[in-house]
Amino acid sequence: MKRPTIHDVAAAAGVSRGTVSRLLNGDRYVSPAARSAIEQAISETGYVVNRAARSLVTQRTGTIVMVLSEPHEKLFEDPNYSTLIRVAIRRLAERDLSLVMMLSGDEGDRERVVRYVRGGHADGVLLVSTHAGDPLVSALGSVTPAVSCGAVIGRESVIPYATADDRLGARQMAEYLVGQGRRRIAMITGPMDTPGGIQRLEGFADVLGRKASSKLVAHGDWTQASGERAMTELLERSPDLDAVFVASDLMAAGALTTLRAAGRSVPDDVAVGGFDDSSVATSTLPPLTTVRQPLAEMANRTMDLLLALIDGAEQVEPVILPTELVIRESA
Amino acid sequence: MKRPTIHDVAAAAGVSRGTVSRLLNGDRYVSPAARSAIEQAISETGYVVNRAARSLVTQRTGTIVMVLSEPHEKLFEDPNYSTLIRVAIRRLAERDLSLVMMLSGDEGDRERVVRYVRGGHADGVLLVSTHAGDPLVSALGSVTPAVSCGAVIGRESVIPYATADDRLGARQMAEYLVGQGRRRIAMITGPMDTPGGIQRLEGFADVLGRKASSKLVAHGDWTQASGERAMTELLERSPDLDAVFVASDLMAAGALTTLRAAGRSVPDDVAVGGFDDSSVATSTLPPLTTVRQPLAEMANRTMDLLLALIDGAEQVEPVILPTELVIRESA
DNA sequence: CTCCACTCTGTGCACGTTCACAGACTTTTC
DNA sequence: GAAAAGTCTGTGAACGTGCACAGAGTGGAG
Repeated sequence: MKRPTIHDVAAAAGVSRGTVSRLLNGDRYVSPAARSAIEQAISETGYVVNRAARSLVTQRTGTIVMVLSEPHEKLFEDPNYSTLIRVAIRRLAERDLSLVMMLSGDEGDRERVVRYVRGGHADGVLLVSTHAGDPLVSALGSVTPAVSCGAVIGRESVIPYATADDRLGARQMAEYLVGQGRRRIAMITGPMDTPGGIQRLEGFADVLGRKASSKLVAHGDWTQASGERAMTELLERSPDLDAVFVASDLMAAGALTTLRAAGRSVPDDVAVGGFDDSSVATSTLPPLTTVRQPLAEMANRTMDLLLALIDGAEQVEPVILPTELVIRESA
Repeated sequence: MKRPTIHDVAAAAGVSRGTVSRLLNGDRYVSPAARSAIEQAISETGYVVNRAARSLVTQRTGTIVMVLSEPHEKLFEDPNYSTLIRVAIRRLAERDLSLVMMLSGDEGDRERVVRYVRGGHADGVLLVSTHAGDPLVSALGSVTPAVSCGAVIGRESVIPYATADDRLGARQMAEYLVGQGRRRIAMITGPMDTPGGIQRLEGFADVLGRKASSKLVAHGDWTQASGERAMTELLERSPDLDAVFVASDLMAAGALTTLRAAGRSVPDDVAVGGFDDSSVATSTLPPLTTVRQPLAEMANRTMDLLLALIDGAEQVEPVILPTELVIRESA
């Protein structure tokens, strides 16, 4: 059975295609009589507009593509994605836009994304966890509006973004640890080609100054396993440390495992601070003192930016949102 | 600058639209000379086929929609989704299909999904965590191929699926606990309108028989908080329990918190078994003995089913994959 | 009454593709 | 050597919509 077209609706309502189209697209100038006749015809026929046909003439697709640049294995280990995806779907649905997801982990993926976007199949691009120097950014060109949740390092001026104030958050944690009387405070950072990696270290250094020596800094890659490794490294280099600020809760969970294995009690021997206030923060023992990012708001503000660009704004400002210290038992 | 069309490519290659189209769609009968001329023209012009125009004539959209039926707040708290999403994107990309995500948490969402699918905007539907009696299933109609990752209760015969053998997994765990000499074994189940909720309890009862009295069974909703609550309930009703099988790792983490607060040591006083072998299983203290589901294979087999249906298979068989006991320290 | 502004409606065209068909040329078969 | 089969190509007609335009009707101002 064929799907009804705008033609069928027009016929059933006793008007012409043009009038139905006007009603559908919210134009002025549709008489009340025509309006109700058409509405009835639509519900009788079960008509749904054909997006392909519409796209063909409007040159818009009604599609936003979310590009996940994280290497595949790590994808979604970060619980922050969940919120973003949920919010994005919801905000787009309100505007009758749909969200398509693409991966950009290797060269082939990247090429597919570029073809897709440059081929005009998306009205907008939503970048997630794009690393510094990712060739994708320039390959996308500037025809299609693009924003990022979290800054894209080196492209802050070309890709608008909404982010938490990572540097502030790190300062809050560092100050808290100092205030608790800790003397030898170490840090486990994220990858140094991500904003969270860089800026959380900067905030840490803001407070600790020269005490943030490289002996007290180790690097992880956001995964739990890397947290374990980095903690092992730190204990070797600086056995006398009495606190560690870990740039993500997941890595902090790893660090806790290492500390426990090394016989250090938390928080008595070593205070541990996390970052994210994700769900793991409450399931570790002891629960993590951490820095909360306003994830839902970050996601919403990112969508605000994207929708504004789609609506034709020529310039939008990045958004930086404050973080909040959450004190539990690990520090 | 206008995007190049198939016309431009044809002109540049000195052939007609038809020939270019044939090459693009892999038809036979394109001469080597034409082929190479066209290929060069395509790369010179940067031509990308216009999907809207193609859809219009082929009546296919190149789009699969993944419908997440979980109530919004719980979405993605379950780490299993990650794998499915990743695999789905990858498998679809191979076929040049794109994945759009939709939520189906409330009535409005559901209506949007139905309009989308019945409006012919998707070539296939991928159901996730659809609960028993969800009106969405029948509302979707049977025109568009649909499959589910995990069975849809009551619709097993109409919606093909791939799943882990929940019942087997529960039996494995129950047998293990019994084998360890545990006498009073309790269980925390998932929601009883999900296959994991029902079948993991059935497997438990298979082994425990009449000992699986209702006094020893409490229900959760997969969240960590519900695990805490259910454990509290069990301790009140049966203070002498010496083991508990929890139907998900996340809920098990909650149960551990409650047990610790109640002063019970794990595994000495109470053995705890989880389910999923998700990432929390290794970050709890002690690490969880749990049941591993072959997530990646479940996802892949689900996609196999969907792609087979899209390719015109009239009937496909459900797939049930074995689980595996993973022994750590909690039991 | 005339003119004008405003409201409302129908019509033709274009969007970029695939597909069926017809026709030209080449190779095989008897 | 003719007929048949196989290979390759171009052309016109859809697919279903939005938009520009023209035109019809209505009501108010002068």
